[in-house]
Amino acid sequence: MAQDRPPSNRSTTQRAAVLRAVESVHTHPNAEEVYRLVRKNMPNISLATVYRNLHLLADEGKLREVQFLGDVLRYDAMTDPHEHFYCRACHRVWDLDSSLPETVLRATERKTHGSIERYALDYYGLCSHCRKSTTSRD
Amino acid sequence: MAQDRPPSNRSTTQRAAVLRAVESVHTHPNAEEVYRLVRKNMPNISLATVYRNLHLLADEGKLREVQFLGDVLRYDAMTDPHEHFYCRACHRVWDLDSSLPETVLRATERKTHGSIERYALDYYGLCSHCRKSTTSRD
DNA sequence: TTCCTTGCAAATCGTTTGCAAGCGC
DNA sequence: GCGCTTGCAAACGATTTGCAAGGAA
Repeated sequence: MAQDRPPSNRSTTQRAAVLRAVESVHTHPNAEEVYRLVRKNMPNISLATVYRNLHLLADEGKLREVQFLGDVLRYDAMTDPHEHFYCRACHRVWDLDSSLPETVLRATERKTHGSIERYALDYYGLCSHCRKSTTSRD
Repeated sequence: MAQDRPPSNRSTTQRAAVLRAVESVHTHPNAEEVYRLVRKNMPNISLATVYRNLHLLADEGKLREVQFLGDVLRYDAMTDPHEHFYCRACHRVWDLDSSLPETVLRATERKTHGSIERYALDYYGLCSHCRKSTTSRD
């Protein structure tokens, strides 16, 4: 049976620019925001190219896809395990250190009889800034 | 200044049917699946009504919205805090007991200076069934 | 009677895809 | 030169919206 090799990803200026754009901010940008960032230096790049490269870079493990309730996919250049706080008012995201003990992961793996490849631990609430300036019902 | 009261939600047969549909399954259905379920007994309900009532019931706290990476919003009738295992191959979801100690929640709250209203702890991997029948690269 | 709710259809949003031309290796 | 990659525009799937008629309180 034929060994179908995966396509070897070439390095293009667009791909590098997309990666650099995500790495340059700590806002966990979505595709549209990455598009805006990249266009500053590369005005002809298309949105489709941004989408394609974001997926590809995530597959390669150079970026991490994250998503919060009711929001679109966002991208994170911090690929080491960590957690997030998402403000439901301003939609900003804060990175938090990993707090989930390895023992909890293993226990869950035993309970599910599945293999855990990654996890997402997302906290939702109001950030300190929005807590002051927003009514609690948003 | 005028106190604008929120609309008082009326009870309609459609709304009750949507809630019952989600409660009747443990598959964490999305809007389309709820629509299919409800139409069995109520063939004229519209998809828009299903969407509107799912949101409304979630606002009321009678349903919980959940979402996994690359998937659409789903609904869960289990509103008590618990966690999920999501199989990336068959997209089935398993409920897991809450494993996050209260102490971790409080510590995070202190770190973020925000108020944590809820959290989502989602594990991703292959379930025991898909682990056997699927190649690891999916 | 009030005004929330529905069904329908159209609109919108985020994302993906087909295709011909371009470019990395 | 081969074949991955791009820009463009069209297509797509999921969800939301405007509106007039219907129904709960």
